[in-house]
Amino acid sequence: MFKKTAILKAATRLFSENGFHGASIGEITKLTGAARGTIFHHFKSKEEILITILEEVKTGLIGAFDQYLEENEFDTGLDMMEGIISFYLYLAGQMEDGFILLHQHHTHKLAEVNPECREYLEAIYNYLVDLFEKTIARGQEDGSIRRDSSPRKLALILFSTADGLVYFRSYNLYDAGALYTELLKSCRKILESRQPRTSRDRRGGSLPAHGGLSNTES
Amino acid sequence: MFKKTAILKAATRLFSENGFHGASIGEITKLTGAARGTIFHHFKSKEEILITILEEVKTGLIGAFDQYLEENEFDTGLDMMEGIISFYLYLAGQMEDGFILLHQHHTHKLAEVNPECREYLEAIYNYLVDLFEKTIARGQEDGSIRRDSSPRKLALILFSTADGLVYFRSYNLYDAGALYTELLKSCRKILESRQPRTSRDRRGGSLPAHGGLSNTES
DNA sequence: TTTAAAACCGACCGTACAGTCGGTCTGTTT
DNA sequence: AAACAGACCGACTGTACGGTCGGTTTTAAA
Repeated sequence: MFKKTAILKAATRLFSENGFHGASIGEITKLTGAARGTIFHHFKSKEEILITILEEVKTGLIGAFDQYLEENEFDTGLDMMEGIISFYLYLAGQMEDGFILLHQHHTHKLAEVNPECREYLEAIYNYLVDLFEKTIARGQEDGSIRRDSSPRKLALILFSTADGLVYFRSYNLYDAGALYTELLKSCRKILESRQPRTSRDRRGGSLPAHGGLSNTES
Repeated sequence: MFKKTAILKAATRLFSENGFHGASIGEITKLTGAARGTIFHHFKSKEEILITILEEVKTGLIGAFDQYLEENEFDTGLDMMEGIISFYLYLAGQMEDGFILLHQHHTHKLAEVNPECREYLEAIYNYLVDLFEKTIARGQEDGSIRRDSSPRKLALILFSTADGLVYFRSYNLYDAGALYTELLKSCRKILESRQPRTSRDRRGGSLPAHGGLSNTES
């Protein structure tokens, strides 16, 4: 049973690094010391390894968010939205391999034919978009977020915006880390209803406890 | 020579649909009617097919942008930025397979070891980000874009934002087409320096000539 | 009409791959 | 101590893959 976790760990790295087809069972044996037989003892196929990883990513991501939301309170919907996006970017750094896997073309292709895969992907995306949407709705009620767009659309725009930066990071395009504060600023601009208060005014310059992306700007 | 273009066309679709490793030479022969020998007569390896496609995408994308910029004039940097983003989303729809390829993990991995691949990717990204940056700088000069962020950072944020939506579209996540106008609105919010004029005020509600994403909302 | 280059063909080759299977070893239950 | 279960092993199998090569057909220049 010890080897099983090692296999999952190695497969996560290899799949995210070389893609599903680009990674081989042979590499997993080398990385884990487990024999081929062991791998197919624990998982009935290469595909099942991927599915298991996706399930782990799902529970990990949703679990992390649930905990974050339990431990934090927010004055306004806008503040909460900023916290959530910030935490999303932080998580993307913490679970980098998982996020790359989530974003890989093959994963989305597989979801079209594999119900389990689709279930996990949908669970993740729906959880996030719903959370974004609810938070925006709250912000629209308390007046911190503009009301001239539907919460759903704003949620999708913000989600795709945040995800865009995650892609940048995954592919080491430019210095995505240095864009962290700029992205939060932009999200505020997108949402803000009235005369913007600067972030310095609002919260005395303190950053969120988790620190956002790992390599933030000075 | 007729078969060569057929091979490129088929490979573009197969690579973008199944990934580089997921697509096989055998499938290309089936789709094109060309024999294996023919394929390797025109391209020395499977990888060279991909490289050639990337070169085509590069020249196609840059050529399309050059033409668009020649044929259009803009009152302000902000207007121009909106036009460019709009055209970028339009192109992403027109050259969907090419964009998917551009975004695929394997392509970025290959760029790390293959100089030609790196060259084409860099040419594309640098062209776009530079264009974004110059346009924003112009907008900051003419006062249409806020000056409290560097053009470079704003360019990267906008680029990753637009790309985020392109990913959404590629993976058929939600209805990305319906987000087209919302995205342009958001980009304006990110950039705008002063009291926003609504897009209806600005240009009488006329959409750009190319029509943006194919399935825009009503 | 000869000649040559280039487009095209498909049988063939070596290999790397996912998955199998008969078996050993270890810990637990009875 | 017998019986069982499950973790673990690695040689083996079939095959699908990228790439080769000797050859034929097409094109077009000389």
